[in-house]
Amino acid sequence: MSTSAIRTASLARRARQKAETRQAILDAARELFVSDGVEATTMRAIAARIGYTPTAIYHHFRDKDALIVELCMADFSALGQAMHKIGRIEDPVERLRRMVLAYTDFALDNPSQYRFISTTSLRHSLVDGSGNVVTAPDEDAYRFLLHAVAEGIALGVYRPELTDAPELAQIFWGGIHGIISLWFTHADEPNIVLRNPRETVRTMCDAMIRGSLRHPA
Amino acid sequence: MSTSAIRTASLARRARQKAETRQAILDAARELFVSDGVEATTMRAIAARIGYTPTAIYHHFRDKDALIVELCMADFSALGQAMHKIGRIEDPVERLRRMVLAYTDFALDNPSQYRFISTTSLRHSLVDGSGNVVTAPDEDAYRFLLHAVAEGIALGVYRPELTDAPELAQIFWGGIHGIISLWFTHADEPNIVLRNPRETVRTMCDAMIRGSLRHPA
DNA sequence: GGTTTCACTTGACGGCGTTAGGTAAAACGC
DNA sequence: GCGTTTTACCTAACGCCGTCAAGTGAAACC
Repeated sequence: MSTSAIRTASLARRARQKAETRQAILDAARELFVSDGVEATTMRAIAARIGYTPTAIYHHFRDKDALIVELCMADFSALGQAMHKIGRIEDPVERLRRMVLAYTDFALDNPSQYRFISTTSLRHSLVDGSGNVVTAPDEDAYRFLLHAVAEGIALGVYRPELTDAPELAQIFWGGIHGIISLWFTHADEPNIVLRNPRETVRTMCDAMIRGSLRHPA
Repeated sequence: MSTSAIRTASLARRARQKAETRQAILDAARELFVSDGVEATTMRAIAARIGYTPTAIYHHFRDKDALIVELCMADFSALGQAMHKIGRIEDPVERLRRMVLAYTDFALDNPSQYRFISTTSLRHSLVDGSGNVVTAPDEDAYRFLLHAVAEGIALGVYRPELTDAPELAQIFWGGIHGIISLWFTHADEPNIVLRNPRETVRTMCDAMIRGSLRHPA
C-alpha cells in the first residue's frame, strides 16, 4: 500500500468514526425522545447512554434543538415518500383524501416527532446536518395538500364560493392536526372519551369533502 | 369596640392581606405569562415583580403549575359564560355554529391561556384554589358542543350514518383547535401564508355542517 | 520527529423549580 | 399582660438543566 493510499484510508476511517459517533448520538437521543418526550431527553442522559460526556455532543450538533430537529427530519422522510407516492393519483379529490389519511397515520405512528415538529416554529431558518436550509416537514406535507386542493379548484370540482386554495388546504391541514392534537393530550384522560383518531379523521375528511364539492357524490 | 370584635377584625384583616398577596402573585404571573409565555415565566421573575422572594409564592400555590392553572381557569370563565349564553339558542345547528365561533374568539383573544390549557393533560386531577376538583375549561366547552350535536342527532337533522355524537363533536372540536394551533405556531413564518383563522374556522365550520346535514340548506 | 488537528474530557457558569430551616410579627389562651 | 402558638415571609441551599472555556492525548501531517 502506498503512503498516499494509507493517508486517504486513515482519513476515511477518521471520518467514518466521526459519522458513527454522530449516528450513535442520534440513535440514543431517539430512544429517549420516543419513550420520554423532548423535555425529559437531556443531553446528559443521551451522553451517558453511549458512554460520552455531555459536551461531546456539541462537537456533532450545534445545540439540543438542532439534534432533535435533525432526528425528526430523518424520520419525517417516510411521510415525504408516502406523499410522493400518493401524488401520482390522478383524481385530486381522492388524492387529497389519501394524503389526509397518510398524514394522520404518520403522526400517530411517530407521536414524539410529530409533536415536536408541529409545535416548533422554524422561523430561525431550519438547517440540516449539511448546512442546507430546509422547509419543515409538516409544511412540506401541507404543500402537497395545497397542490391537490388547487388542482381541484382549477378543475371546478369545488363549490363556487370556495376559490381560496390556501384557505381550503388549511382547513384540511388544521382539521387533521387538531384531531391528532386532541388525541395526544387527552387520549388517556378518564373523564373524556375520545373516539379513535384515525376513524374520526376519516369521518371529518369525508364530511369536509362532501361539504366542499359542487356536486357531492 | 369589644375585644372579641377586635379579634375578628384583625383575623379578617390578616385573611384579606393574604388574599391580596395571593392576587398580586396571580396578577404579576399573568402579565409575564401573557407577554412571554409559560416557560419564560419564572417563579423568580414573578416574585421580583411584586417585591417578594420566590419561596413566598409557595405559601399561596402548591407549585408553578398550580399557579398557572388557577390563572387560566379564572380567565376561562369568560368562555364558560359565552357558552352558557349561546346555550339558550333553540336551533341546535345554529347553536353549534355560534359555539364554534365563540370558542375560536376566546382562543385567539387569550392565546397564552388557551395554549397552556390545551396542551396540559389534567389527569392528575385538577384542583382549584379551594381544593375542589374541577374539569378543564376546554373540556367543559367540548361538553357544550357535544350537547348541541347530540340534540341535532336526536332531531334527525344529520345524515343517517352520523349517529355517533362524541365523534361528530370531536370533529368540530378538533377542527377548531387545529386551525387555532396552526395559527399559533405558524402565524409569523414568512414562507407559509396562513389565512385569517377566524375566517378559516367559519369556512370550515360551514363546510362541515353542510357535509353533515341530512338536508343541506 | 516536531507540529498541527481534533474528538473528547474536565470543570464550571448561570439559570431553573423547589425545599429545609429560620425569623419576627401577629393572634391566642390563660 | 404575658408566655405560647401560628404564620407570612426570608435565607440558603439542593439537584437539576443547557452550554462553554480550557485542557488533553492520540492520530494525521509535513
